[in-house]
Amino acid sequence: MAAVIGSKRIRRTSEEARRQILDAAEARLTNLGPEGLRLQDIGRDVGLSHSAILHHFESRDGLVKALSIRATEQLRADVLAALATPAGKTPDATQVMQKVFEVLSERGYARLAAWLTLEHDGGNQGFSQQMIAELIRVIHSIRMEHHATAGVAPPSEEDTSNIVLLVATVAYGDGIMGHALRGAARRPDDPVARKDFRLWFGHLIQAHMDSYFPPKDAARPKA
Amino acid sequence: MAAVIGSKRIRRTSEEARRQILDAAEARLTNLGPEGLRLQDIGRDVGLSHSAILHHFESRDGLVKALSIRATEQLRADVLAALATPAGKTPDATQVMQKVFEVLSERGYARLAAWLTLEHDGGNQGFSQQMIAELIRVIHSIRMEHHATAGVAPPSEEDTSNIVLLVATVAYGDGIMGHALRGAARRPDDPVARKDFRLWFGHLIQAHMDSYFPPKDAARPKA
DNA sequence: TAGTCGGTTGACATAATTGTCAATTCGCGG
DNA sequence: CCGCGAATTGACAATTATGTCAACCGACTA
Repeated sequence: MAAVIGSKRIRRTSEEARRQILDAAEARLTNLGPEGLRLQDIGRDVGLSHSAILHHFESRDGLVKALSIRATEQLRADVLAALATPAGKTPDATQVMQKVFEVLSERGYARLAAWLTLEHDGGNQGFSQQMIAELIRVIHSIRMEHHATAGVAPPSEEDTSNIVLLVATVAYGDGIMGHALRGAARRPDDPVARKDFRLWFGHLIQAHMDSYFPPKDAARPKA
Repeated sequence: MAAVIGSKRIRRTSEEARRQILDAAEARLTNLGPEGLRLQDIGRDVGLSHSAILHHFESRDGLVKALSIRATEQLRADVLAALATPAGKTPDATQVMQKVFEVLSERGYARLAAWLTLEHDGGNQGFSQQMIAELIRVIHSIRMEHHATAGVAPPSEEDTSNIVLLVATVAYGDGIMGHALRGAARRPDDPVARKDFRLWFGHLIQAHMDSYFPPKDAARPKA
């Protein structure tokens, strides 16, 4: 929402221009939805005419595609960072999930992804095809290792898959409808409340992973 | 997608016309997103000119509002039906949640609600303000009763609130992004698979409710 | 059968948005 | 200092959406 008024023509490098435009577009998209993605408005935000945007991205669709690609890569990078082991130590599955959740839900990625996949038609692709699969693999290997060291039973791949799917689903659902839902439940919607919910959910997942004893009863949050 | 071509003017009652228009609009909205909500297209679907739609709904926004209201009421009716006790017997909390999930996620309500709340601006209202609150109350009372009869500890209201919120979030997330996510996870997306996931999730919630022992680590199983 | 109420229509007005293009001007290298 | 490439722009074209309006006509009633 920053507009330069007084000065003359500001000349940027192609990269800079593209970056600024994408930033503004992303902000508008996450705040206002696809209706807010108008070339003139974006241009005003960064102090450019809509023609300049067309110059840099060919077409409006080109802009959307570029936005989609960049968001995917950023998300991927953030998730990979979350997966990075602190120091050769095997990460905690729950913490990884927490981080993924946070990245997805908190920074508008959820809304962004939702808009993009749905504007671009439901027959989407890209965005995170292999990321989810990768995530499942990593988490599963962590669980298997935990199974070996601790006394937990070996989880099925399907179970791990379900967990990852659930976390992603909740992250998206929360990112998209969280605000409205909390309002409907008459609960606060500040960052603290959101974090509390995230933690509560994390414990739920944690408990499920810890209590994975196929033979005996499966519910005992011993800690 | 049905269009009448040959015949003359078809004259409907006001109600009929409204109903048909809303049906077509709903279909377009859930299938194509807000971009697909154009008066001409909707008109073509039901064999009316776009002027007729404006006649019945004042404006495009009036149509959207009416659509929102009708969807809310239908959703509410379905959820209330799910809450109805089979025969004076106290319903099972998990089953209720399952049903709510199914209603929300399966029939396009999720997408519909998402589009509506987001097109209408995030400062939404309506849609289910009191429904969620009501749901929380009902589920909580069920849990309290269960606590009295069985040996489960009394759950905190916050815990119940979180559960309901989680179920709603998953239902919305699944309805909106479920297809894409399952694709990304390389899992099938047929009704059976969706039901399996729903059941798995139901067990997770069930386990949480059953394993609710406050003396040790009640609402907060430690951090 | 005539008359009226209101659902229905087509032509038109209006506004907004993407896209095109020639011209402008900034910044850099020769 | 000049010239050139490239970013930037403003005017214009083309498309498309919502909304207005007068007229049309189908069904029901007196």
